[in-house]
Order: sequence, then structure tokens, then C-alpha cells
Amino acid sequence: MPLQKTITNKEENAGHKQAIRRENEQQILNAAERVFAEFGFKGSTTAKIAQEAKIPKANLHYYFPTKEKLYRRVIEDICDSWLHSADLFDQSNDPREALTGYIHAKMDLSRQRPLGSRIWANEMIRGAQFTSDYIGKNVKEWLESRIIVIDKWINEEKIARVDPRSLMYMIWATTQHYADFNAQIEILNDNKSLTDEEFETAKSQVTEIILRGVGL
Amino acid sequence: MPLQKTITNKEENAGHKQAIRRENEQQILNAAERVFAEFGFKGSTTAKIAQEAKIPKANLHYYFPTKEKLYRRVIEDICDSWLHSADLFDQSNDPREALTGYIHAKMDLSRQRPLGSRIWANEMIRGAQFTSDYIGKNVKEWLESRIIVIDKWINEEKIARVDPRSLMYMIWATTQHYADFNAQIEILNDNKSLTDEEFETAKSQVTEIILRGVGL
DNA sequence: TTTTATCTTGACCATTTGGTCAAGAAGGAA
DNA sequence: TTCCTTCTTGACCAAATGGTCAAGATAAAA
Repeated sequence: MPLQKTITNKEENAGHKQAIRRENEQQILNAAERVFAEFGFKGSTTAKIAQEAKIPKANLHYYFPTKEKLYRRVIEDICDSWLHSADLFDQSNDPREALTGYIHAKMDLSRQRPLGSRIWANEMIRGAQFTSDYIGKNVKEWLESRIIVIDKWINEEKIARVDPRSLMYMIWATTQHYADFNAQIEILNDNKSLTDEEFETAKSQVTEIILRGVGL
Repeated sequence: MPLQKTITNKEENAGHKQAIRRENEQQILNAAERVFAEFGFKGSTTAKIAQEAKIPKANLHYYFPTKEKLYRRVIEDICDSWLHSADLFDQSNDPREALTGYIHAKMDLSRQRPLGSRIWANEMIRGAQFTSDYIGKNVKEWLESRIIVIDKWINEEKIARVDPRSLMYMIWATTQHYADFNAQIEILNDNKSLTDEEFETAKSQVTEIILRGVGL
């Protein structure tokens, strides 16, 4: 029972068989996220993912029959966390507060979960083969409703007259840059990863420039 | 002589044997750029590249012994074009003009040569394995000298007090987004690629927001 | 204890992949 | 023509890869 050993065995558990399954799946999904983020879909091997998850390859294929199904599942999970962070946009009616909160949330996500961002970037570079449906529905819907909000701010003369779409793309691009291009940033930072302090500076600078950029 | 047939045969040529070589190499490099941009390093196959270049695989390996050497060569060429566009930054001492020119140049590069940008992005996502030397030297040097220029503008109170590094990252991220995330942008644009007009709007919006963002 | 359903795993297989090789074609120089 | 170098290519190979399978282990239910 090699796998069960790694599980936080809380006292005497009842028939938590599904719990075991969930734990194992999570183990695999975590490993898959790491490997897919580094090597992309085609470049990743199920053997490597199994090795990272510390289970035999055949066992991985028991939980996820094909590499594609595993990949789709990883992508789905990432999408969920994206959409969740997107909600931060709605925490206030005040543009300054809403934008600040959203930018901060996206920056924090880049720092805390860079792998997801990288897998997403990989997907987009490849033409969004597995994600076009999701984008066409969820992301598009979210974006369009937020565009309405921004347009309202413009009409109320709370912010400058900017194209909401271009603004959102700028926020996405800039915040995700700190995850996707982390390697480049590190090299340019004398081969040292950003300290928490440096990252906070970046965060406030990004916020400041964008806020001023929309006239706040 | 299948390959020679594709060459622009200018009249009676002298000993243009090297020219043939250059043409064939270019044919391969173009195909490689397309394939690497779509599938990444590991996901690309020499067979696929050869097919795209319309030559037998063995012939590709005659010109480029290994996939890695071919990839490095593609990356080098891309780096050259990056650095070239970077020169646009220096075309003026006036921050407004310099920034505008640079942002426009980078946006145009994203539009005209998106493949290069995507390969670069892929490299960064993977941890800059083949490019850390180049970044550590050329890019770093370029960035640091530009930081001095920006700091000068700040001290002369020509622009707001911003962190030059954060500003440059924002420009890079935003402009390259239009190449790397083109698939996403298209889907969000009702599954239509941006018209020239739409792209020009994006370009001027990006410029406007950033200029205002630094207090111009 | 016996039965049943779920899970684990080493061994295996067909296909794909990067790369080689040797035989020949082509072109310029003598 | 003859010779020599450069280039072209089909056939080939060893290694890697996604996925299968059947035999066993495990745990809960009967």
C-alpha cells in the first residue's frame, strides 16, 4: 500500500474509500500540473508524470485513461481558479477599488500558482485547442459583462475614455507575465528570484501605472 | 534537383553554391519557426519540420545535425530581431516620442512576426533553458542602459516616478500578448481575427494608457 | 471466513522519434 | 572527359512513448 502511506491518516477512518481515490487523483493532478507547465502537452510524458506522482505508470492510466483526459482535467481546474479570481473585480463599485483589488488578486495568483498560468499560456500559444469552448463561453461572458461595468465608469466620467478590452488585455498580460516569464525576470534580477518585497513593489507599480493610465 | 527548382534562378549564375545552401537553410528555418511555435521544442518533430520545408528528413539532418542545433539557430534569429526592434527606443530623447515609437514597434512586431514571439514565450515558460546566456548578457545590458534613460527622465521630472523595470515588463507583456495570446483574443473577438483597424485601435490604446500611466 | 469490487503493478506491445548510413546525383575544376 | 567535393535520399535502427493486460493485493460487505 505505497500510496495510502502518503495520506494524512486521520485516526480511525470509516469507509473513506472515495477519499483515497480523491487523494490519489489529486497527487496525480499536482504532478501533472508541474510537468505540463514545464514541457507542454506533447512534451510531457505519462511516465514522467507518474514518476513525479510516485506511482507506477499503469496506475496513473487506471485513474486517467489517456494523457489527453488528464490534461483536460488539469486545464479545467486551472480555469476554475481563474474564474474565481475574476470575481475580485466585482468587490466594489468604485473603479479605483475594483481595479486595485483585481490587479492585486491576479498578481498574487501569478506568484502563488505560476504553474497554472504557464499551462494556460502554453494552451494559448498552441491555439487554444483544448480551451476554445471554455473561452468562447465563460471567459467571453465574463469579459463582456465587465466591459459594461467599465463603460459605465467612463460614462459617469469616473475614469478616462479607454477601450475596456485593451485595458483588460493589458491587465491580464502584465499580471500573468510575472508567472509566465518568471525565468526571464529572475535572470534580469541578477539570477535571483524576486523577494517578497520586490514582488510587492512590482505589484504596487503595476497597479499605480494602470490606475494612472485610466485617469485615476 | 527538386530543391534547386524552388530557387529564384537569376539568369546564368556563377558559382552560387553557397547561395543555394543559404536558400535551403532559410527554407528549413522558416518551417522550423512555424513548427516550433506551434508545438514547442519537445513537441516538434524533425519529420514534421522537414515535411513543412518540403525536403526529406535526412536532408534536414544534413543541414542541421540535431534538432537542438536547429532550435538554437531559430532562437538566435529571433533574438536578433528582438534586439533590433529594441533600438527603436533610442530614436528620441523625448519620453513621449521614445515610448510611443518603441511600443508601436513592438506591437507591429507582434502582428508581423507572431511566431517568433511565441517561441520566445515558450522558452521563458520552460525556464529559458536555451536562452539564459543571451538574456543574461544582451537583454540585461539593454534593459539596464534603458533604465538609466528612464531614471533620467524621472529626475528631470519629464515623467512620473515609476519603477523603470516594472514599466518595461509591462510594455513587453502587453505588446507580446497580442502575438502569444492571439488565439484567445480571436475567440473573444467573436472568432474573428483582429482587422487592421482593430489592431490599430489596440495599438493606440496601449500607447495611450501607458503614456498616461507614466504621467504623460 | 468467503465473496466481491476496487485498486496496484510488472511486463508487454505497437507506434513514433531523433538520428545514421551508404549509395548515388550534381556541379564545378582540371 | 575525369575527378572531387557537395548535396540528396530511401532505408534503417535503437530508444522512447502512450497505452494494455492479466495476475495479484486490499478492503469492505455478506
